Amino acid sequence: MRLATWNVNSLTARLPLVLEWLEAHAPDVLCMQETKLADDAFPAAAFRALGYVSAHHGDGRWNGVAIVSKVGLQAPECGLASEEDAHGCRVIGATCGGIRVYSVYVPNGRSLDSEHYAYKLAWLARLRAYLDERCDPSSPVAVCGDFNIAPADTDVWDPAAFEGMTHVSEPERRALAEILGWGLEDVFPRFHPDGGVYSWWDYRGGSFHKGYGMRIDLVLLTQVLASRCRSLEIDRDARKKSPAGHKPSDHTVVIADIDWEA
DNA sequence: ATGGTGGCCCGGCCA
Repeated sequence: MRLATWNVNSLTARLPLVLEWLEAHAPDVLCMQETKLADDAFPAAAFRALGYVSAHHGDGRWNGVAIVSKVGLQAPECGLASEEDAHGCRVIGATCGGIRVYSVYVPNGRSLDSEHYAYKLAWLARLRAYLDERCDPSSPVAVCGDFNIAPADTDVWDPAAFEGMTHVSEPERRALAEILGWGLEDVFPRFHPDGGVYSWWDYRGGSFHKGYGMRIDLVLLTQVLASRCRSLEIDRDARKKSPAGHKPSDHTVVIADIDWEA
């Protein structure tokens, strides 16, 4: 099972690059965030042409999450079973090849004194409560997406530059730890214990070329999957303009290879 | 230097 996650920053703008990447890397499942599409505008046919079935949850110009799969897609579920989350279009779940997969787009938070930051923390608490109520940590579950949290200082190019900022604050890291405490593992450190590998770089100021990035796109697995995970790679090349000239998202793709027969 | 870049969709918001 090859499982990938990518914040595409508009699927309309990114579709050629996403399709090109899918053909080259052939994941079984790709989770996407920030499609910025309404459901009826989701390009399901373009994915179907490559052998992928899809599920999308979006209502227009903000947010929007999707899962595409070539190992089946059952019991799609939008939101965290509450009106507020359904409106935000930040979660979609589906069973693909026997794994319950969630594609999540955690709120950004903007700044520590913002009401959006309080919303981010509350949203993360609801995600934990959802897992408690609706999922079994002894079963195969993968929660993938843009968490807008760098789990450790080694996940940030310069921790000093982020003092007092979102993405690295203790309350956010505690909220993520609560989610992991349910029974999920961020499998990245198994393969890259020293960190220094990032999934997002600001578009501004040449951040990508300077190495000014953060690892905020995560693959979280329950133990039955984490123990079978054979690699976790971040495809830095997908953050570059493609040979065909397609422009990149500000995030790149995270890929997990798991010994799991769909 | 209160900028910078990119996407939404066309003036300002959001990341």
